[in-house]
Amino acid sequence: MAGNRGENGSENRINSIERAFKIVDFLESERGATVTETATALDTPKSTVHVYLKTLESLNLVVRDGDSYRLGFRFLKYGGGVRNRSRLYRTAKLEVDKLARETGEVANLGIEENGLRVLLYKSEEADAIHDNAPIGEYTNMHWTALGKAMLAHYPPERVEEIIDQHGLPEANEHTITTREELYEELEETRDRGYSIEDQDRRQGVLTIGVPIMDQRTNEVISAVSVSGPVSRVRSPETMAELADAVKSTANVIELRYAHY
Amino acid sequence: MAGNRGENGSENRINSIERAFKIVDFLESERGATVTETATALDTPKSTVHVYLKTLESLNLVVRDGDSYRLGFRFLKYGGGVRNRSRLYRTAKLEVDKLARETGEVANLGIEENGLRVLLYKSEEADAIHDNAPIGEYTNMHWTALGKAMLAHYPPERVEEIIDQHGLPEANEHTITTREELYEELEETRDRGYSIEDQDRRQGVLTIGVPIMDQRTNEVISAVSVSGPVSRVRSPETMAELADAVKSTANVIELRYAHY
DNA sequence: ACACTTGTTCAACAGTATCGAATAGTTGCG
DNA sequence: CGCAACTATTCGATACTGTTGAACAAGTGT
Repeated sequence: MAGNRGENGSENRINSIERAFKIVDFLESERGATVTETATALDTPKSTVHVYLKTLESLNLVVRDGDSYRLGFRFLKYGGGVRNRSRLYRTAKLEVDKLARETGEVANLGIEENGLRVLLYKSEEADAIHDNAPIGEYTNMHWTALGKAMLAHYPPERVEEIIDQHGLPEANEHTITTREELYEELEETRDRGYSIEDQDRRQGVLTIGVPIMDQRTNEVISAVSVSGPVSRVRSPETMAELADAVKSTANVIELRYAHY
Repeated sequence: MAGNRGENGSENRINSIERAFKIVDFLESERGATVTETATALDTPKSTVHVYLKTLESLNLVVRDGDSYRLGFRFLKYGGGVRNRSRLYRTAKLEVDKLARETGEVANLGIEENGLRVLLYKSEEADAIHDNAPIGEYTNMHWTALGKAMLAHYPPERVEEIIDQHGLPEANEHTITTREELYEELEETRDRGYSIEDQDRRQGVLTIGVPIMDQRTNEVISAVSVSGPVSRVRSPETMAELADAVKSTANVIELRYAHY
């Protein structure tokens, strides 16, 4: 009486690993939790959760903190490693720092993975306000400046694919929710030379993004952006200034990336 | 014929999770690998490795890159989250940046977890040389400046525990390898007011470390350090200067941490 | 001392991870 | 072209291991 024979055959996954990472995700989002909390949240017997947590603990992946478990710093290693061996990150980091320093706002570096935007790096000056947008954040492309900057230079069929896969969820009244609107916006973005995220997703935050292209293949690699409070940023002049700064940063990164 | 009855009974761990992370570790260290590479390296049937990789891929934890698999950026999220919700990191980051800027060398922030030193954060100026010491790195305490700075202010029984658990491995002729030497060094460290890692572990690198204490409980929380090339750093004067800079950084962090 | 938490152990069972062998793609070479 | 050598991938039977409810221990507060 073996496994799942009936299905389409490509459903061969290991259950315990999925479960383990459900728990990891939960601990991540809750900033730590007790056995019973996790058990009830994930609708799983306590004893089961217990074995998982003990296993993860023995691997240094979670650590006990009194009665609650939280993710251990071993994850830092994985994360840091992943990022560090990204050639893009290595070439771009210092430029992004510079951009943040020069503009006095938050500067961001992002890429696309699996149709989502991943925040690779974020640089903020001392007076930066937002604590939002944690590094490593996965989110939809269509409501972020980084995402729109990249989409604007993707081949149309790839854009379609991404929409098919992830849809166009709505965060508030500023969010683009139809394909037509999105295509229009992407065209404007190309004309304008930079993308704008004007509270598409988060109240009070305005972001300006520019793609980073591989100069050889002319394909999008990544994107840079600068974020600031709407109140301070949304005048045509400052937006133009910021856009120039972001563009020149993108340019430097492109050059450094090409001649690495 | 259920589980493992013979043993001491407390050995209840889930095998597949351990295996999964062995694979993750391998991919991390190799910066990506193919199915067969992983299979032979871990001495596991290809078919088994295959299922694991497919499972991890479906969870966005690894991504394909041609024929080889590497860790995905989802690990960034875990790592970033872990770090960001560390109160110490939040209060210390900007100070560490400042320290790096002022000294022109690499500044580091570390903590202890499970008797090992974890590199929480590293700040390097544009002209920084070393690409070593990746963020999240776990290593023994006794051959790092951060580790020795912390050990010097640990209760002796805790130091013993840590040595029992991890030993005193040797990296080169500068490494401390006996308990007596270590205790002596820790005492000198206390007298001196800062710890010194003079090529204990890595050729050509000299590091100066200072602990960060909780002002209320007077317990060690963490440590800061500054690293530079031996050639540039090892004169009594520069070492004293650097030590002062590190000490004052540690102090500021202690204050900010206390009045958070 | 009580009731009500929580984390932890245990053993029996069901179901699934496992592995060898077969298959299917790829690449390189004669 | 087609063979050879290399991959990734599928498949099926079995042993094993993850799973679970229930019992136990250890706190915590009233």
